[in-house]
Amino acid sequence: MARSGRRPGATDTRAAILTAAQAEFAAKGYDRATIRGIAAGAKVDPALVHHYFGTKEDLFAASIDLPIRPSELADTVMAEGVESAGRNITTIFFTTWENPVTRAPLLAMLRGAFDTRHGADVLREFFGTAMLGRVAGLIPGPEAEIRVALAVSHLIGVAVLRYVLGFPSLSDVPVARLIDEMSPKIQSYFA
Amino acid sequence: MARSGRRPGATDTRAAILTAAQAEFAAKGYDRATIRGIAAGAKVDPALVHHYFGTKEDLFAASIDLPIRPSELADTVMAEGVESAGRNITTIFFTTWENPVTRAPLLAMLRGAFDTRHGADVLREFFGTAMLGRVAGLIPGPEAEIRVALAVSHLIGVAVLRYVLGFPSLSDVPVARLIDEMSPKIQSYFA
DNA sequence: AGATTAATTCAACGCTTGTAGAACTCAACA
DNA sequence: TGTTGAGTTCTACAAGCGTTGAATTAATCT
Repeated sequence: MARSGRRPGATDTRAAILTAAQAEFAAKGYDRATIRGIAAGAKVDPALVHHYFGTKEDLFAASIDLPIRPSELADTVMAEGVESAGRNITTIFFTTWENPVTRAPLLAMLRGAFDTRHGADVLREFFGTAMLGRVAGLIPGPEAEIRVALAVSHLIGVAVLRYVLGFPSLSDVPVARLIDEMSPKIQSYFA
Repeated sequence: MARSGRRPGATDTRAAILTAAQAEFAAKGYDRATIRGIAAGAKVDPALVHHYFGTKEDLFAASIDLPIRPSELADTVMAEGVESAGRNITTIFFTTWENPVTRAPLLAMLRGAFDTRHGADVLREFFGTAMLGRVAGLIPGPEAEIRVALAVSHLIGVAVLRYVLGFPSLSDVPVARLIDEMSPKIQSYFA
């Protein structure tokens, strides 16, 4: 079974490995995800993973290449003025998390933030630069940065409970309900 | 150095091990914390850890024995009526997290929730039973449980960012400020 | 057709980990 | 004082990990 040497036919194994890696990192976090497990998920020898992506940390970095452009994000959030920013950011947040394709790298990043320095840095950079830096400059009032950071903390808290830990009272609720409930509170941080 | 056999003098090594374990689990999470590292922290042989606490997961379970009685907590939060519940719960939350002694097991639990099934269960049980079950019954309005869960998610989000990840915009702010800012939003979930 | 390069697997090394059991040393009590 | 038992360390095993270099097969280029 599975002869050695190059496989016949076309090949996009690299993408298969990356997908398997995202799934594994998202499901188990950085530490518990193993290169051997990822290789098995891609139906490939472990050495091939290393051949394409180098070290495990390199592979992780490639796995959390986020499906979001921070600069666009800030613009979209503020597009309809400050008074709609709360609902906008909440809606975009949940839309991205509910889509399985975009959820995988986000989950990998969020879980990885607890395991590896790099994961924490990416999360800091992403939310720090994207949200705080850009959005905070556009909302009124003093010490906008703290208030935006608190809004972000609410969003992340819900992501942790709903998507990582499967907290029942939050996992069972339809997203629309969460958006309706949370938007006003997020908005109140922006006022 | 460190001859074999029993040490002279009185002995409360068990407590030393537990403290070292809490510190290590709090700092690194379940996976990255090693029994050897914990033993070193307690200036003790790794086998002794196993002798006192059994398997690593048993030790972890002992390490997250929380310094809070859920039943008392709910009562304290609601003691002055619903209209003070938001500020009360926020204050208690931060007070507990700011005290290094009570912070260690909380951190261990929070980090462990991502690594081990048991950690997630404890967190679910703790916040689920303590907060949702008890508090939700005491606040007015429909679907109180969802709203309490959202309030909890905000608190946990801030704990993750401030105490686990060291998110600068939240770590550098004095607690009083956070309490002032967050209490109204938490309260608005209870109204 | 031959040579070169890319894709893939094989086999193995070195390390760290959790855990187990035997051995040693002191304290407590008869 | 002698014996038992608890405290403590030593040594070791078995498993899993990330990683490496060489070998094998297929595609591609001349």
